[in-house]
Amino acid sequence: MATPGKGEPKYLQIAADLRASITSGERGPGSRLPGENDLMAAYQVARETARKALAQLINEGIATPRRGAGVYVREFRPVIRNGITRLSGQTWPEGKSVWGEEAEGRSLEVGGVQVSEDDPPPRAAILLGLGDGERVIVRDRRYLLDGKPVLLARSYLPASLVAGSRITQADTGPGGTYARLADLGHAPAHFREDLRARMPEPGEVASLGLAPGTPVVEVIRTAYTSSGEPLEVSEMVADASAYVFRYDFTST
Amino acid sequence: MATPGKGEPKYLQIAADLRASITSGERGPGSRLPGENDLMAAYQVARETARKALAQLINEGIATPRRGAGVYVREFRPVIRNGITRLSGQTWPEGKSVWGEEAEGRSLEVGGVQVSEDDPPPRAAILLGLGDGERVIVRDRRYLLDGKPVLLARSYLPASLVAGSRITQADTGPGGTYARLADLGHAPAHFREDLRARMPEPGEVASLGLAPGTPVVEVIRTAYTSSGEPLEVSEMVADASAYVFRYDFTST
DNA sequence: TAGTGGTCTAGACCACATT
DNA sequence: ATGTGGTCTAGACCACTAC
Repeated sequence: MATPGKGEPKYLQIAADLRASITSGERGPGSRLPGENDLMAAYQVARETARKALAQLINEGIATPRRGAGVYVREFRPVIRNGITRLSGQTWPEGKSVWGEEAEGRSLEVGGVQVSEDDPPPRAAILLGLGDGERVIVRDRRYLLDGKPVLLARSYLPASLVAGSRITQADTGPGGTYARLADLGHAPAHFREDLRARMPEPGEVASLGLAPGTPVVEVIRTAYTSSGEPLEVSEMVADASAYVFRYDFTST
Repeated sequence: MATPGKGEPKYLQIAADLRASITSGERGPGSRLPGENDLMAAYQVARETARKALAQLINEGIATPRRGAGVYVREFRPVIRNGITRLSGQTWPEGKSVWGEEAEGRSLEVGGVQVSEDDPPPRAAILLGLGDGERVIVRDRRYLLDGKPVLLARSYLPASLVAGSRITQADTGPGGTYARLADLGHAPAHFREDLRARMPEPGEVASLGLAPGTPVVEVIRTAYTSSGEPLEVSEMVADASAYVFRYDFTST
């Protein structure tokens, strides 16, 4: 059960042993890994060295610690967020699933909608082409997967465009914000989504309840009219262990 | 310069102080953080505690250690990978940049192309709809940004479809693999990309030269003919600190 | 050479969940 | 009540780089 080892640090060798037992399927999702005391005895190392081995797997995101209980193998059962059919209503050939069971029998719902008017942050002001003193309507919301928050979203819309409309209320009615924009004569026609992955800030760890070793995906979506006028900037931060982002497109 | 602190662990308080000095702009990208000895003296803590504070920032991906030199603030200057215009040749309104300077004056080139024939791995076999014993052409390549690898790509194509064509050679000629597929009467028409972010495996850390605290983005692209026949599965692993993924689409 | 981060040890106390 | 992981200390030796 032990790896001979050469110049490799002990804690990485121990981590490699444990990782191999996971990827080989010997230890399945949800199973418990040997604890600090077990590793100290099995490998004849100090407590801190055993801890570093477990910390390595935790930081890789393949294991997660439970206080007073042990360290456990994580699983990955993502929700698929579809970038285009969700927005256009277009259907697409059903793909085979390579991501496991997906959201079968799980609930994904929106909560905590809050609306306010404010000065735009610099990034939103740039994308919306707003000048000094122009204000925005800010719409906050969270997506909950089985009650646990998995995505935080904040949208900015020029106040001059949507003031007095239902977009300034929590419930935007059937079709949501984009339908209301269309009602106002500003139908969204083009969308751009920029995706970036990074490790979370401590505030995001708290608000998303992220396990150690879990990155976030930052999505910045901009909606434009057919003439290229920016209508809305939406900034999302998603728990990367909960989402797969899907984009379908057709070559012209 | 010290935070009073309550129930918060010391090392997180120290990390928070340093993080604040970074996000406030007081310490810019490339600047050096206080070393272990500095922190021990400034906060009256043991060496391991000072180390954990720095390790925290390193694992968050906002700082990176240089042996024998110190710990330095990282910067983020990504390449933008455009999901649709790259494939369709379609142009799009130029967006304002919110990602910093982007790839100005930097080179992004392909290297290390390798082609072989093999049995498909399970995931590719499922997506390509291949039965037992059917083989695939495997095309490996790497993308180098200023000489440093930032993306690893591996494509699978049914051997029965492309055997004998230029797709089995390293240089596929003008227009690349998709142009050759069209030549063969199998023009790609639909594409699907699934993106997922996760922490890298140790092998990926080595082959991409990833700094600690850097996630990877895993992209699985499937190309289909207009009749829905799968042509190619491409699996990519990208350095998340080097890429922004961009998707443009038009509502119908 | 001096200073840096990287690894490791041997102890300790704590808060927590019940493997 | 026992064992778990979480934090912290005070030392040590090493490999690496040049602040």
